[in-house]
Amino acid sequence: MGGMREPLRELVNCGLPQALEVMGERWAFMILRASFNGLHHFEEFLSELGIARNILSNRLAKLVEHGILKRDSCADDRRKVEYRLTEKGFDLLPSMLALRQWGQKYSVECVENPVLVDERDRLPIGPVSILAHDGRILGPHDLWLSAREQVGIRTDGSHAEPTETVGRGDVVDLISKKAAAI
Amino acid sequence: MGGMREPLRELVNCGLPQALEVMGERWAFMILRASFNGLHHFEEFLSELGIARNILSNRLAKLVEHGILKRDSCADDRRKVEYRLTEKGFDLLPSMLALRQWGQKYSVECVENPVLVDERDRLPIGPVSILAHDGRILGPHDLWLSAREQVGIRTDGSHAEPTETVGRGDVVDLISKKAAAI
DNA sequence: GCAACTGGTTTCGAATCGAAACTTTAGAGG
DNA sequence: CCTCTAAAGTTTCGATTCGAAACCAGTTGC
Repeated sequence: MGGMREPLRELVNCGLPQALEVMGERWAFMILRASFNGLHHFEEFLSELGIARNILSNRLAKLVEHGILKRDSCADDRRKVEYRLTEKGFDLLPSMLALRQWGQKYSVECVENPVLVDERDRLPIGPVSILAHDGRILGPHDLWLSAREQVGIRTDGSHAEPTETVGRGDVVDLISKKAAAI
Repeated sequence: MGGMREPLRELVNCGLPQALEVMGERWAFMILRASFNGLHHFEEFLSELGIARNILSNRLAKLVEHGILKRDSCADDRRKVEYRLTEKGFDLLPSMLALRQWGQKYSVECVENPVLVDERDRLPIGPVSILAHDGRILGPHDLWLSAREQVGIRTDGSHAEPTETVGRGDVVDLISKKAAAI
């Protein structure tokens, strides 16, 4: 498909910057992880992560503001405040795990214990993956950018692009070529 | 199984902080995304993202240092430098997409055009997912933390824990209970 | 009433970010 | 060879953010 590559500056207009606005800040993912691990209180986060008091306060407020955590005073002891994940917060689990797995894969010491397993058979989970609509696992070379109105249509008349998709380095160019359709 | 929750400060000793050391910095993911989209040169990144010159220089150096990008002088024009994703860099695609999809899901305006599709049938890809070893898609409630040496063993004699796993809020506690096994 | 606990705010020095100017190396043209 | 320009950085300096420590304010338990 014609490779003009033109503007493509609308790149900035996708979900990534939105996500990074909150989760791109220092400590955001660590706090999220602590939440996933069952921490709910200010002082717990404080002692668990080595974060500064004011920064933690700031980050928790921002996470609440963005609807990732919700803040409730404990009924029984109104000194205490509970921070809990919302649905939106839970939806960050794949992002968090993908990042974690990547970090694990490429760090020498990192034995991972305890191991995150499937609750059903207690076997370790697999890698977080990009899936096709039908569940096939997709790699970088299986991806294509398609104009919104041409979704589902294979527009290759002249020669088959897919065979162009050889070697990982090409993937990016294939993607970017199609991106000119913005 | 007992839920002592004790130290668990070894949380910090997993892949996440490792990953965040590089990718937690401002702009890191945006640069990565630009790379995935086929940008290779300093001035391209510079004009595409709205990043400052010195910061871009700094970030690229750090990404190279961490083996996410590799830096090569162009043979034909030795003024030019090429930044290209390494294998390690490509392995960040699931993280990046997961983040992007999350941002998209929770932002009002974000129509996503062009759409990332499966190259085979040109249908939009599904959500980046946590998979079991056999490919089943796992949600937060399907996860369990198991001591390394007990992987594959269901240690529930008395009563079935899985039924405890009701409602999302409980997941985190289940996880953290098991985390005491560190 | 008073000490202790929880969850903050304030303050202030250190590190980081970002815009703009400056530097360096390499090709292009004459 | 000499100049002009492009590419990729560096430097500089003001503005922002981070982080440690001190301070503050409601609760609760005694």
